[in-house]
Amino acid sequence: MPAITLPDGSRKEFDHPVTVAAVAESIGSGLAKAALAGRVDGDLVDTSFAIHDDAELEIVTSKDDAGVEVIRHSAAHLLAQAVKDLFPTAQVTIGPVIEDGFFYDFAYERSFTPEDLAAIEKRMSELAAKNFDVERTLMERDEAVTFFRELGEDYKAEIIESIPADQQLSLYRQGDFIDLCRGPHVPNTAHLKAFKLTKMAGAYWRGDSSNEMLQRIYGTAWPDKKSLKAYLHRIEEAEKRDHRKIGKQLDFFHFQEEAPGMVFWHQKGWTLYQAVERYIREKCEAAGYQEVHTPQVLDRSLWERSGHWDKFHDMIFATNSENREYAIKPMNCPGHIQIFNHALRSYRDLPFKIAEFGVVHRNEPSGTLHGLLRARRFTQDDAHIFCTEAQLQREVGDLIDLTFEVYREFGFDDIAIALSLRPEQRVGSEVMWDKAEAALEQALKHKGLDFVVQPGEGAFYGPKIEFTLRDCIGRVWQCGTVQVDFSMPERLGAKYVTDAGDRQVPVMIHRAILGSLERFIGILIEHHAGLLPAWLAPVQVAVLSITDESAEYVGKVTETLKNQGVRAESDLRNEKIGLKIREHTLQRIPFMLIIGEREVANSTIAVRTRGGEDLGSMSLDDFVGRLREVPA
RNA sequence: GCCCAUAUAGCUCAGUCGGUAGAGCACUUCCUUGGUAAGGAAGAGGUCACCGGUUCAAAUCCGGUUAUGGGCUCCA
Repeated sequence: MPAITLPDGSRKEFDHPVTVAAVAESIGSGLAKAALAGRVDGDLVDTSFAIHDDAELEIVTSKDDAGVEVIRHSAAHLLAQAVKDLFPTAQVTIGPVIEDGFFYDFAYERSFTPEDLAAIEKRMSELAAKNFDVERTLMERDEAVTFFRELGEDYKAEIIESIPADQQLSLYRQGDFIDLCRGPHVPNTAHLKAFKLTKMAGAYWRGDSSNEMLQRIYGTAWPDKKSLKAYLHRIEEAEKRDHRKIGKQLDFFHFQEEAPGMVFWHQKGWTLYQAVERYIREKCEAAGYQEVHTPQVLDRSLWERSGHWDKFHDMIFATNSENREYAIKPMNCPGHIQIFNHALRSYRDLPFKIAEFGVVHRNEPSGTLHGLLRARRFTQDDAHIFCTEAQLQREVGDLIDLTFEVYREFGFDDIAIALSLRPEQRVGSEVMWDKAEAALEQALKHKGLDFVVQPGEGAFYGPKIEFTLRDCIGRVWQCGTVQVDFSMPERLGAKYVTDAGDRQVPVMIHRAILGSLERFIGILIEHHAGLLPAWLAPVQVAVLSITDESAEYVGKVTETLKNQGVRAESDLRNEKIGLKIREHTLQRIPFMLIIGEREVANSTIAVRTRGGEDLGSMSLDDFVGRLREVPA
């Protein structure tokens, strides 16, 4: 006879097994209506789940994140039901919940069109309105395989075959649609009233590019129409921050067909680029790096020795001249090892730190290019630290600190960390890998940082810590990385003399903080929606004349600012002040100095920010002082 | 690389049934000298991404290529 303990600590006793729905009903009819699922001793179950023994129970509604997920999962089933209804020969595969929504993959003889998508969405609404009960049944595995084979659902059958034979499977039925699913699901399709199909795309069966391509339909689902609308609005706003759009509006850069994936930086974008570069250069100097610059084109044999040619020749831009084969460098490390090797190094020289703004070219697959965020030519703020094993831990720790400091100063605090371990295709002994992985893991733990472990995701020569930032619509991009490498120094003959006088191979740390300057700038633009902090803004100050009378003074003010290192430009056009303010505001220029008769007479300036704030009149010196105070 | 979509003026976009292209902004010239987010008028501007096909006739229909967008796979 179960006694049910509710989240508020109250207990309800029943003299018979009781379903989640019945408990909800016993509390109140409002709750019964809102109930989407239950959490019994921590496990998520359907509202039809019968409780036989004493248990803790929480009624899950749409106020609970888990409840929203249940809605999304059921919406995926509704999508599959609609597709089967309209296209009976389509086969269902999988349909999981993702952030803000769901998708479902189908196999069908032709591609779905945007018109199909609209028709499917309409049918989903019609089906949901029939208020089907969603019913759960159990089936033995082998029985389920036969069942789905008979339905002609070969993909589903294949999935079930990969589940252990002794396992019982749950199936969910709504109307005449039935699907394999762990659940839980909403008790009735009436709960599905705010969804929208958002896009369709190809996706490989089981995520393997050697398999056939299925058709994935993406959708979003919410507890109510208002949340759906808010979500769609949020996406729309986020798209306005797209760095490609802002880059065009603010005249930062462009791309063109003759150089896919390679940026044409315009003057303003390049000014931003240089500000970022200057910042990193100062950080590196302070941290004891020597800055170097290595050749763009190097003989192919060097890449063969480093192991890059073998693994990445498809992606390396190659060129030949006078019967020699060259590679346009896809990485900087072999070059840096040449510098290390160019003298006999002592243990006293370690840690030996070399940094380079290394321009690399990688022939990334055409379908992966994405503005500044995934380019074929990009600049790494690359560095290599040659050190002893004993120095490793400390160097990695310092790098983690430096990376966080840099991100913070650029305005980022939402950073995810991953630790990627040995991949299948790799070089180096198991002992090396054990040491390298342990070094990174211990450094992270020592700093008390949360991280996810990604087995098999490391580089071919070593494990890595990856720092990732999110773009404006939630896509995640890797920026910084710290990699420990016990093998490349050996492959390329790096050695140092120990205190005992013998030769030893150093450990090499590969690291980049921003990763790619291009990518980082793209994220920076999106993060700030183009409203770059003054220290990064390509134009920091616009000096505006009200009439021609003030032109001379405007010129003087602008010159004075420039002489003090402020990026200032004047606007002497014969236009109304309102128009000039509008245009410079749209150009996201942090400060506008407005100069008319009064300012000329008093030798002052009137300051307005791009946010529309009027800072009033002040002397130019006061203004420059304020500008310098703006935190980095 | 794979699936789907898209490509028209510097930018943002219309363009019906196949009949030699249109708007707003920007640009040029003129008027206007105006105090905190768009003053007015006139003018100029396009081999409709590229290559080929169908047709009396193609921005429009068909095929291919390239690039871009959204995903998938990949990312030293």
